Amino acid sequence: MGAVKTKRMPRAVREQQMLDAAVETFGRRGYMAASMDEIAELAGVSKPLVYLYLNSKEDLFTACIRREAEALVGAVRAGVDTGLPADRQLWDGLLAFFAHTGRHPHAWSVLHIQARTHGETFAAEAAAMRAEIVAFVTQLIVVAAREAHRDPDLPEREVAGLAEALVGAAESLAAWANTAESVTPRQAAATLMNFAWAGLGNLMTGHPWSPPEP
Amino acid sequence: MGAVKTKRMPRAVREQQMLDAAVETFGRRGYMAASMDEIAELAGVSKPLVYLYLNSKEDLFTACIRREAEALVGAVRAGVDTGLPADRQLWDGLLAFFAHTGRHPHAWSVLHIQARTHGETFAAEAAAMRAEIVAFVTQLIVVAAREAHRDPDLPEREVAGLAEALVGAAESLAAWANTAESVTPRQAAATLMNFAWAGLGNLMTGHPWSPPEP
Amino acid sequence: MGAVKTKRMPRAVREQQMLDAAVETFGRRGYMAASMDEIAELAGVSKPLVYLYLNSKEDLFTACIRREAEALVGAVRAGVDTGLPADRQLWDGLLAFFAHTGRHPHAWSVLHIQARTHGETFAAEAAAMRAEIVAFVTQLIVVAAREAHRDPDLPEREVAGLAEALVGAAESLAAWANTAESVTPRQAAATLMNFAWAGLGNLMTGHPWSPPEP
Amino acid sequence: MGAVKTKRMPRAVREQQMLDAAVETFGRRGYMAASMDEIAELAGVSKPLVYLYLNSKEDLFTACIRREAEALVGAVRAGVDTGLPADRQLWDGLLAFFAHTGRHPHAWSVLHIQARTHGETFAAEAAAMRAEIVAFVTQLIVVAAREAHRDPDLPEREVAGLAEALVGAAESLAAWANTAESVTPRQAAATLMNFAWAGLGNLMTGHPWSPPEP
DNA sequence: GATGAATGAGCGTTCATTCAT
DNA sequence: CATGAATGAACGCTCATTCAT
Repeated sequence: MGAVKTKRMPRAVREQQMLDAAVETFGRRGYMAASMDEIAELAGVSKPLVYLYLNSKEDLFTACIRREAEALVGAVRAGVDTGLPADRQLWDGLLAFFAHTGRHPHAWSVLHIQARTHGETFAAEAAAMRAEIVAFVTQLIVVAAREAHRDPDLPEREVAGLAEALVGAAESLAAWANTAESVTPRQAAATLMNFAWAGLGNLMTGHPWSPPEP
Repeated sequence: MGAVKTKRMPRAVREQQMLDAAVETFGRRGYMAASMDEIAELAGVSKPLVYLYLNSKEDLFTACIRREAEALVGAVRAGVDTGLPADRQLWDGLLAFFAHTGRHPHAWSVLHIQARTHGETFAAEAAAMRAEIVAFVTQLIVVAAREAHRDPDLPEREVAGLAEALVGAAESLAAWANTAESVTPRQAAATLMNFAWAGLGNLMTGHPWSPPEP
Repeated sequence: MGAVKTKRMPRAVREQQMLDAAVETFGRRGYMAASMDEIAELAGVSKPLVYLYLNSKEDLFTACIRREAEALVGAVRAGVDTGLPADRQLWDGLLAFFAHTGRHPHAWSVLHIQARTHGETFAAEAAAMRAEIVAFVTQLIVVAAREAHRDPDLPEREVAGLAEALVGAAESLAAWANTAESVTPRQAAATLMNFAWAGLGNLMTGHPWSPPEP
Repeated sequence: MGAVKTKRMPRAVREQQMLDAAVETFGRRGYMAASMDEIAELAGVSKPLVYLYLNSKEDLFTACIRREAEALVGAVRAGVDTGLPADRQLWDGLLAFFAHTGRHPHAWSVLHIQARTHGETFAAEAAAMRAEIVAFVTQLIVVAAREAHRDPDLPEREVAGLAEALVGAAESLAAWANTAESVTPRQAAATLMNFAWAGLGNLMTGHPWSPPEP
């Protein structure tokens, strides 16, 4: 198992191998249960080399978070054409999101679960990425409301809660799609669009659901 | 902090004190970082007693998950009157859910985060509870569709995905509400109902959002 | 080798065994080269027990320094009768000093060498003990000068340097006596008294040696 | 700090740079805590080169001890004119000794502390140098006794102990002078001459201090 | 001649777990 | 019933040392 034991590779290559192994191990076992020994072995190198290049378990984990956060945001960005209408942008973004998280389940576990449960430093690193995505969704909601000629704009806190719920639902569906094997990114994205967009549509035409009196 | 150090309590009581301490510690530190020493001290008993009653760290953690899962499901069930319309049931259930998770953040952390990241055994335990909630929501969606005279029924997989997304959004909002301090359970529930129910409403009247051709 | 492996001893006893083993190991190998493994084995216990009782290598070393410093100062104090003349007090003190350092060479190594070369914290601990001894000698010199009717008192810095030299010579002779096996404490003390006291005597009668012009 | 990184220097020069760096590092950190990495970096060369030229950490340390021992003995020898009277020779030797150790504190630490606390091999290396100095002092004492017409000669063991004490006092004062910043080599040497020579003077004129009966 | 790449071995420390009382 | 005493196993990390180029 693990990478083929090739000797004398340039530093940059070895570093990527180590990050690959670390992401897999952190994702599979969790931050604390992952041992540097296992990561080194999976990377096909000795432990001291991991320390020489990545400094410490914390630094290694941070490097994983950063690399995978950039990869995920990059994948979503690459999937979206900002010239298209808001609903199409959301659809494309979701598709890219589910495709990427489906292809890199360990990376998604690192970002979604591990990073958020082992110290503020890591959480902040992952939160920065999530904030980018929430901001993207928030802006889509505002634009969509205008496209639907809703006037005046939705209150800010309302929009924040909606974006939070939408992203939360997406994150949850990503886990679901990773588990239930026959769910494709398309299906996951379609489910979420139906769930969310139509609801937002009703909101925008002024027919929100009203809670009963307490 | 910690139980008052009283001697000679009946076993059942002592066990609950230990579980209280364990839930708080597991929730605060995470499964791996929580030490049996800390739990025993917080419970006000000696470490061997913890082992005598709860066997091992794994068993102790399992007991925590079971107890808190039952408590959460019980709280939601107690908040819902199955004689009322589906939307009212969902509203009441969400209210109870957000209230309970808000009052017991460590327990929620154990169920939502810790249980799902430290081995299949624990994850299955928590998944059983989640399945109950998803089943409840699934059935509400089916009932609501019928109440709205939608015909024919939504495809099963569609409903499953929708329930999954709704529960996922709720879980995400629970964390959000626990963090952003000024969010009350009512506000969280209202946001989610607006987001979800109105969307479902559109779906049910036959106006789903259509994905573009690939 | 090492202590007989006796099980279940009271904590206080085990702690002393550990300190015994630690002093011997630190003295023999030096602070850095001494391994906690070796200390634990020599003490006849497992390594975790050493940590449970003594906390860390640094704390263990500090405990060694403190115990042995007190033992040495106590031995010198017990050997001296402050009612006797100054030269007799010095003689008795030296005798006690050489006897104690001769009987506990590892302890002497810890105090004289190891403590002073591995960080300010340890050095300060040992310096406090040395300061007690230097103060004792300083006061003896002053008293002796008065007993010899020297008038006026020797300048303070002069006395400080003399006490420093005397103590330094004693420390050096302790090592010498530990190495050259046939040297008894009496012989070492006599050599030093001849060397020092007679020199001080000359000083006090006003015949110091004069350095040549530069 | 460290040598300027110049390429293609003759081996002898490179070696001296390495030894300079090693002496400083060993003196500053101690033998065990000094790392070959730090030494190589301070010397401005790569680690394998250090091994190529100096073989191992032990050999490197031995080379340091040898070089600095020779330098110290050389400095003392150069300061003394063997044609002068014994007291003048001692004075000049002490002056040279304190001046050299003051100018090279790391070297002095290597010889006086590090070499004596990390294995018999190193200790023997430093002991050889110390023996030279003790021999020099021993002979001075014998000569001085004759110059003072003392008859018969002092017993050999007596002289050995006196020389040992004198050298020990000097070593101790060297450390003291390195620490207390305002002490010049002249002051240190004067203190020691007053302390020792006058005492020896009394001894030689037949007025030694007598220990009390046991 | 000189170095970037790599490692075996070991250290300080911690933790879940178990006896003996 | 309850606990003070004790440990096997593992973990994060570092270091002296050596290849392959």
